[in-house]
Order: sequence, then C-alpha cells, then structure tokens
Amino acid sequence: MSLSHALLGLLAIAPASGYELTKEFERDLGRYAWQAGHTSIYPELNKLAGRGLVHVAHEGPRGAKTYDVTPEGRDELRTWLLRPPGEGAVVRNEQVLRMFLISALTPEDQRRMLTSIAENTALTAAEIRASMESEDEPERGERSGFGRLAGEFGVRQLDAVHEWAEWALTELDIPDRERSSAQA
Amino acid sequence: MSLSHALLGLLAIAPASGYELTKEFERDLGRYAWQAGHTSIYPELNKLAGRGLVHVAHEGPRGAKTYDVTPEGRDELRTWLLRPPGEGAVVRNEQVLRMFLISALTPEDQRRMLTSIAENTALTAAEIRASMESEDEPERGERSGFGRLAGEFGVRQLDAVHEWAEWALTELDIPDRERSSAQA
DNA sequence: GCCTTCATGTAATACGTTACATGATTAC
DNA sequence: GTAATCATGTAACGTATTACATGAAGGC
Repeated sequence: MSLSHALLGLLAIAPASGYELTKEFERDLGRYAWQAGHTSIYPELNKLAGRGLVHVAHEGPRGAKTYDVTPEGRDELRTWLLRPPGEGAVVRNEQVLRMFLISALTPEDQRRMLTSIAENTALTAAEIRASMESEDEPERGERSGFGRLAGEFGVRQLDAVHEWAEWALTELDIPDRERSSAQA
Repeated sequence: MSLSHALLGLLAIAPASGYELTKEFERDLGRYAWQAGHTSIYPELNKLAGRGLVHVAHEGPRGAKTYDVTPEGRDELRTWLLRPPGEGAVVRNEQVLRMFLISALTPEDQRRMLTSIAENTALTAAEIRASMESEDEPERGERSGFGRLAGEFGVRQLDAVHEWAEWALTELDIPDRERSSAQA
C-alpha cells in the first residue's frame, strides 16, 4: 500500500500533523501522484505509530499531534524508494483514461475533445509557471524543494500532453491509408 | 466510478468479451490509465447490462459472451468523455509518488534514484518506439488506432519524465543560494 | 456572540485485490 | 492424456470515500 509510504516520505522531509499532511495531499501531491483524505490519513498514522515507523514528536494546542519518522521508518522508506520500478506499480488516472478512449467518439467529437485538452493543458501549465516564478518566498520552509521539483514535473508533463493532443489533431486530418505508407 | 466508463469506451470502439477486455487492461491501458482485473470486470459488465448500457450481442463457445454498447451506453460514454476535466479526477500513480518524495533521501541516494529513473524511462521509451515501428500489422483490427495513440502518448510522457530526471540531476549540483538568485 | 479555521476521529458504504473454484477447448 | 489457454464466476479481505460527529482557538 502506497499511502503509508507517502506519509512516511512527507514526514521524513519535515515533521507534520495529520492536518498539515491532509493539506499536502490537496496540493500537487494529490494532483499528480496520490490522493487521500483525512479519513484515511488519521487511521493510517495511528497504524504507522503502532508499527513503530513514526512517533508523536510533539503535542500542540487543540489536540494537534506532530508526527516524525523513527529510524525504522526511514529505513522502510529508503528501501521502498530505491526499489526498482516493479511491473505491478499502481496507476490510475481518469484523465489519461479519457484520452485512451477518444477513438470511441465521432471525428467531430474527437476534435472537440482534443482541442479542449490542448487548451486546458496550456492554460494549467501557464498557471503553474506563473506561480513558480512568484513563489520565491520560501514560506513553506523545508518543503520548498518539494514544490519546485513537483512544479517542474507538472509543467513538463502538461507540456507533453499538450503536444500529444496537437499531434493527435493533425493525425485526424490524415486518412488511414496515407498514414501507414508515409510512416517514418 | 471510472471502470464502468473504461468498459463502455472499449466496447464502443469494438465489441468484446470480458476475457478480451481483461487482456486490454493488461496492456497500455493498465500501464498508463486504469487497472482492473477480471474479478472486477465480469461483475461490472453484469451491472452495466442490468442498467441497459451494454448487452450481450453474441454467445460463443466455452460460454464466451460478446458484449456491445447500447445507444444509451453510447450516450453515457459521450457525456462522460466530453465533460470538462473536473478537479476531482482520480489520480493515483505510485511511480510519480516516488519522484515527489525524492527529497526525503540523502543527496547520494537522490542521485542514485534519479539516475535509475533516467535510465529506465529511456529504455522503456526505446522499447515502445521499436514495437510501434514493427507493429504495422493491423492484427488487432479495430483497436489499432487505439494502440497508436496510446503508444505515442506513452513515449511522449516517458520522454518528459526522462528530461525531468536529467534536469533534477543537474539541479542537485547547484547549491541552494545560487539557485534562487540565478532563477530565470 | 458568531463564523471560520484548526484538528481529530468513527461508521457505513463502495470499490478493488487476492484467493478460490470450475469447466471447455486446443496444442502437443 | 496432459498441459496451456480460454472463459467465467464467487467469497473474503483490505482499502478508500462519504457522511457523521465533536470540540478548541482565533478573527471580527
């Protein structure tokens, strides 16, 4: 299960409360990598504490508990991160699924959808670029490096999808038989 | 739930049995977009049939049932495909999660991991490129267009990750203070 | 005083995976 | 005849989402 490793990783970068971790999942992490709500996070933190991989480092006001990884937790995380990419890695992406099913539509609808994808990816990429340039303030402290890597990753991925959509649009204009013979 | 739409989409491209659909999920679809095993697929097909979105078009040997979408199913699929990308789209990608957590590692381990990512993406992209060039035979019939779009998508995405990893590796060499002042 | 944000949890339900189970057909 | 592949299903378990529930602290 990857939620445990996601939590382990976030806590290894910087100790945090369940509440703060929940917000992290609402940002880039949940957008590109892994989603989780607070109702999964709190029980999972308790399980991890039970297994001795994290521990409550500090208790603040309003019952807030700041968790930190233990040395055992750090070991477990490192093993998982350095493990070569296995075939059985979990992948689930609704947006990509839509793209794969495009050929179920009529050519007009396909064009409509690809155009909308091209526009959306360009727009979102531009937004991220803008926020990356303004977000020089290292307000979020230790996790600012995380934000830069994530932002850069997001932009590059969006650009790739954008260009794929544009390519697919030009492909739509080429009749089937021309394509197979003209293939480079 | 997206599994139902995945099945609807595949059947809209070409009628198929649960067994054939299962194999589809073991290929590009499961690799980049959505995973599902036969134990989810068979019950889901029955549910879809119950809702009148698909129907058994033909019964073959060994109890094989070929499903096809009904007009209602096609409507439902079209609505879903053309719906603008909502914020709540499901995303779950173990590989990307690992990348996001890289900063939890020591610089040496980070370098190790990024190098391995760069190598793996290059290798896999090359494999797909090779199989795309040889796979001109339209053996799989109606779904060959699906394969081309998917292959192209996969290659572009892998290239993007590859370049991101290479960029991240060069970033590792730049000390923190230089980076913020030299940012373009 | 009231609303918002902070902060954590449980319970019911839905969804997905693993293990179990069965039988027909084809290839050797 | 034996193994592999085709073909479908159920049951148990684990994981995730939605709804429900509670209370403290801070801003206005």
